[in-house]
Amino acid sequence: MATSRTDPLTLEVVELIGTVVARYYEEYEQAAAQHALTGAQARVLGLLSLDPLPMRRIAQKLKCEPSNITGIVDRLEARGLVERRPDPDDRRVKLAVPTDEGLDTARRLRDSLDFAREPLGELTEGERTLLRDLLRRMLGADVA
Amino acid sequence: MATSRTDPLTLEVVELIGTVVARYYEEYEQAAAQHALTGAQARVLGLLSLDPLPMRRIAQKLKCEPSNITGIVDRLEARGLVERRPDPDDRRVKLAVPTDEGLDTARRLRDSLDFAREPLGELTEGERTLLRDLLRRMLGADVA
DNA sequence: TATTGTTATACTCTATAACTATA
DNA sequence: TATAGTTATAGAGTATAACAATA
Repeated sequence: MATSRTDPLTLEVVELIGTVVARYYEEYEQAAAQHALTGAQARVLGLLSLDPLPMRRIAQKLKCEPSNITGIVDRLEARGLVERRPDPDDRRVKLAVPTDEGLDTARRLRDSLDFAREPLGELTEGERTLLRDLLRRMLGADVA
Repeated sequence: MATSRTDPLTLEVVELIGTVVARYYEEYEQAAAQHALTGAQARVLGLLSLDPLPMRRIAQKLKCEPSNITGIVDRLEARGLVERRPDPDDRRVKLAVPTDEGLDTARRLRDSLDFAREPLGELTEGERTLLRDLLRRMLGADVA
C-alpha cells in the first residue's frame, strides 16, 4: 500500500479530479434524463447493451444488492427497452437482454455524453495521449 | 463550442475518466458510510465545514431543490453534527453551521478519502504536475 | 444444501407543489 | 409581491431479511 501524500500538489490534483467527477456525474444524469431514464436505469441499459447479463451479474457490476436490480429491470422492461429471457442451461437464471429499441436508446445515450469529449477538445492530440498514459498508470492493473 | 471528437484516443480517455469517476464515487460512499453518513449527508457536511451556509445556498451548491436540504440537515442536526442558526440580518434565513463534532467528523472524513491520493502515489512529482496542468486546461475557466 | 431471482420492508434522496413567515 | 424555509406527496434507489424455484 502506497503512503498517502498530503503535499499541496497532490491535494490540488485530488481536488481537480473531484471537480471532474462532479461534472461528469451531473452531465451523465442530465443525458439520462433527456432519454427519460434515471442514472441507475441508464447505467444498467448501457451495461446490457454491451452484453446481456443474468440479474445477479448486473448487481455485481453495479456493486449493489441483487434485489435492487429487480426493480430497475422491471422499469426498463415496462418501457420496452429490456427483456427477461430464461437461461436454457440453468432455469434459475434470467438473462436481461436489451430490445432493439433498448440498443438504440443506449447508442443515443452514449452519443449524447459529450462530457470529457468537449473539454478534451481543449487539448492537443499529444496532450490527450499524455493524459491517457497518466490515467492508465494511475488506475494501474484495472485497465492494463 | 468545440466539435465533439470520436477518434479512438479521445474515446479511450473518456472511458478512463469514466473509470476514475466510478472508483471515486464508490470510495466516497464507503468513506461516508464508515462515519455512518450517506453520500448526500457527507457532501453537505463537507461543504458546511468550509463555510456555514443558508439552506438555499446549500441547494445551489449541490444542484438540487431546496426542499431536499431540509431533510438532510434535519438528519445531520439530529446527529448533533450541524445546527440551524437564525440570520440576524434576515429573519427568513437559517444558517446551517457545523458543531465542533461536525467539524471533527468532516476532518476525519477528508482524511479517510484516500482515493486519488493512493493511486497518485504511482506517479512521480513531475507526472503529477503534468496531470494537474492537463486537468486544469480541461476544466478551463472553472478552476482558473 | 446452496444458489437465483423475487418479494416485503424501511430508509434516504429526489422533484413538485402548496404553505408560513418574513421582506 | 417576492423570497427563505418548510411540509406534503410520490417515485426511485438502497440494504436487509425471508421466500419460491431450481440446482
